[in-house]
Amino acid sequence: MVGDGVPGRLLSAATKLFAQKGFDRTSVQEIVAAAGVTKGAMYHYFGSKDDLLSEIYGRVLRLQTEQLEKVAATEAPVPERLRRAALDVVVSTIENLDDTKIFLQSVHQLSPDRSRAVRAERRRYHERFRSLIEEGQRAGVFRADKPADIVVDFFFGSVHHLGAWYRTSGKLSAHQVGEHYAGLLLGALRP
Amino acid sequence: MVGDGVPGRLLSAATKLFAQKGFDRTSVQEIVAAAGVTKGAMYHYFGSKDDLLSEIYGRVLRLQTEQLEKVAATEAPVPERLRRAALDVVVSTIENLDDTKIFLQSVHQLSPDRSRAVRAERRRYHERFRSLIEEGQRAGVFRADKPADIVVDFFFGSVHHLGAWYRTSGKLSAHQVGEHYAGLLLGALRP
Amino acid sequence: MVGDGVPGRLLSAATKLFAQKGFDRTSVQEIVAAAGVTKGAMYHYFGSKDDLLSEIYGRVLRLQTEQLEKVAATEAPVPERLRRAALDVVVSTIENLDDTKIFLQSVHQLSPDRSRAVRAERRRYHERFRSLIEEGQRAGVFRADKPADIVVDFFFGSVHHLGAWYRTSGKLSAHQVGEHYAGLLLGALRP
Amino acid sequence: MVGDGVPGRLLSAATKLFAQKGFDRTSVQEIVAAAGVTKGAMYHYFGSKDDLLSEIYGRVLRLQTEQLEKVAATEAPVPERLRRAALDVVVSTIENLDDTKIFLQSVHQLSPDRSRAVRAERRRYHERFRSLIEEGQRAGVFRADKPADIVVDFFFGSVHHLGAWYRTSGKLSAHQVGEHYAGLLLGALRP
DNA sequence: AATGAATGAGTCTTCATTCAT
DNA sequence: AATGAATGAAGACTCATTCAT
Repeated sequence: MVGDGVPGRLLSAATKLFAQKGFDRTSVQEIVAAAGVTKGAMYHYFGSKDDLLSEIYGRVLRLQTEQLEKVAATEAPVPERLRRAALDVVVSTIENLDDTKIFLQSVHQLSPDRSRAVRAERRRYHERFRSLIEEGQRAGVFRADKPADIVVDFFFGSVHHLGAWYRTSGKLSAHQVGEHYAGLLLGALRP
Repeated sequence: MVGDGVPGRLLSAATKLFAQKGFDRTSVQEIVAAAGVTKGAMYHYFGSKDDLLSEIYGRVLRLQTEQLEKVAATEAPVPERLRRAALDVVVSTIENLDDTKIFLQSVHQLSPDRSRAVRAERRRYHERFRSLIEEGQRAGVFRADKPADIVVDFFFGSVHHLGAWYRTSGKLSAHQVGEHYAGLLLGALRP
Repeated sequence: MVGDGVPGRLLSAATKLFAQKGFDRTSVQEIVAAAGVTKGAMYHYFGSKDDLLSEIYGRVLRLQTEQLEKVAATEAPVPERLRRAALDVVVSTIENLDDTKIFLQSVHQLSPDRSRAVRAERRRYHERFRSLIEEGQRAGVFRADKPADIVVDFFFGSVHHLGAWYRTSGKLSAHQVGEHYAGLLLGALRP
Repeated sequence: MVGDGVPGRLLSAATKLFAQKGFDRTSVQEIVAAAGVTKGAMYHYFGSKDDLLSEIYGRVLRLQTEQLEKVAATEAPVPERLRRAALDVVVSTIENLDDTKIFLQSVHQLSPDRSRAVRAERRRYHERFRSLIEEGQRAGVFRADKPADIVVDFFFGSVHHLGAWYRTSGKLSAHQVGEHYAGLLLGALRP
């Protein structure tokens, strides 16, 4: 998924370790050992430990943004598009659970610059999602007594929390959880 | 809120700092400086930095568990009791936003023993909440096509996420957010 | 053996702990806990941790010096007096194995003043022993081609080493070991 | 003697300091200062302060074991081989007096694992020495009324004690002391 | 006689990063 | 492209001792 060159192996190793033990608890030494390279090699490709984290963020954000754009641009009726978007974000979150965990635990640990950049991208994503809800509210198919951004935060809280409880070994597939979550969101928005 | 003896001052300082910068990024030196005591004094009262964290957790957990018990034991109809419980947990989470933030960022950084204890308490809390939902499903006032524990995780995700976006300086009061969140939850559960 | 007042209990606890883990590895906290008193109480009776160590030394030294004087003053022939002295010192060393261990491991850790005093006492003891050997050499009953002080160091090395291997649970009694050691010493001195 | 690279300098400095002041009383800071390197450099080569100690032990043990094997494998009559072994161990102990001092004071301060390993090696050494004595007892050239292992402990006590009194500046050379000690041991074993 | 809170200097160790090769 | 030795600042924690009560 990340490629098997040295940078790819480093990214994979870092992702797994950051998700398991957190950014601060993971030493550069551990990362390079897991990737089977030396410290020098890592600093050849990445400027710093922070760099590794930024790179991981970037990848997930780009991925999710692309998916959302694709769904939102569809011709389907709003509720259907929202349902699809909600389902997709749950499924892709579960498929990249490590990245999501890192995301939540470690944004604060990025340098101010990088943190800002990541947040901006995140905000754009949320805004795209919110515009979908507002469209439905204006069309009268969604209840309008709840501010759209509250609904967005409500829903993305649930999504971010997936990493805290979802286990691949559990009895629900990613898709099933996605259907439930989308169903709850749509249910909550019924007029 | 925590008392003004040395232990109380340490707990307050630690809470604020852990919430701001995360557990790992906060040094014992910073904590004692903020509390105006010496390192030795801290280690006189708390066995370790972990101890401080556990103590903070314990307080919040006890507080929220008590509140939930009180509401759940009421005579009101289930939807009303669930609405109250949801409202309460949002309000109390916002009122103790620092503790909540710490909770989410740092449970993983406790020693295995302590982490287990905290999780167990947390689970009991969720189970109490879930039993309220199941009661409503059996009574036919809540839709039964969504597993109750999925609903619990869905809702608590939203609650935990509050720390990520809610600002005291924003335009919504804790109570208003609580009403919205409770409304969305109840809406999602309508048959 | 040391009395059961607070000072006695402290001395006993300290002796056991120092022998087990060494002076530096034993904290004042552990000593007072083992003695069932508080730190303040300890500092009421002893000026410092070093003080405790000096006190322990003093006791053993006095004990062994007294025994030696008693044996040496006897009317028996020299070889018999030396045999008795050697036997006695082995038996009493084994009976106070903890003190002996402490002695060897920790003399260097006393303050210069105290270390000097302890060494001086030790030297007097060795000199008394040496004079017994010299007496036998002059009388022609001990070989004279080995300097007496070399013999003393040779023998006391063996004695000090007892703490490193002797176990109460082993198959030899203190007295049996004493007989063997005295026998080896006398054997080595045969003309 | 240890080489003059960074690890060698560290080992030399540590040996001298441990012998002078004891393991616990010597700080890592002092060692690196004496070796003229930084703390980080030390931890690059040695995993811990204990590691340094283990390394020092290892060297002496290997040295002495080799010497003993060489002498024991000789064709000479047993008493002569024992005399040579005794002489050698005294001379080599005096030549590495620092290491020996450390040995005695600090084995107890190693981690259980390492302590076990060092003791095991030590035991093998003693057993080789003991087999020499037993050989002589079976051949009837040594008295058989003293258990061989008691004799070994008796003699090695004397040897270990050398560090407590031998001074290079004294009037006896290492070789002279060795002759005396070997003479006393052989004398003690005469039938 | 005894307490126990508080001190503050000191301990070992970790770690991201640099740099000559 | 890659190594690995070396740095130096910072980390959590320990402990003998003091002192007001």
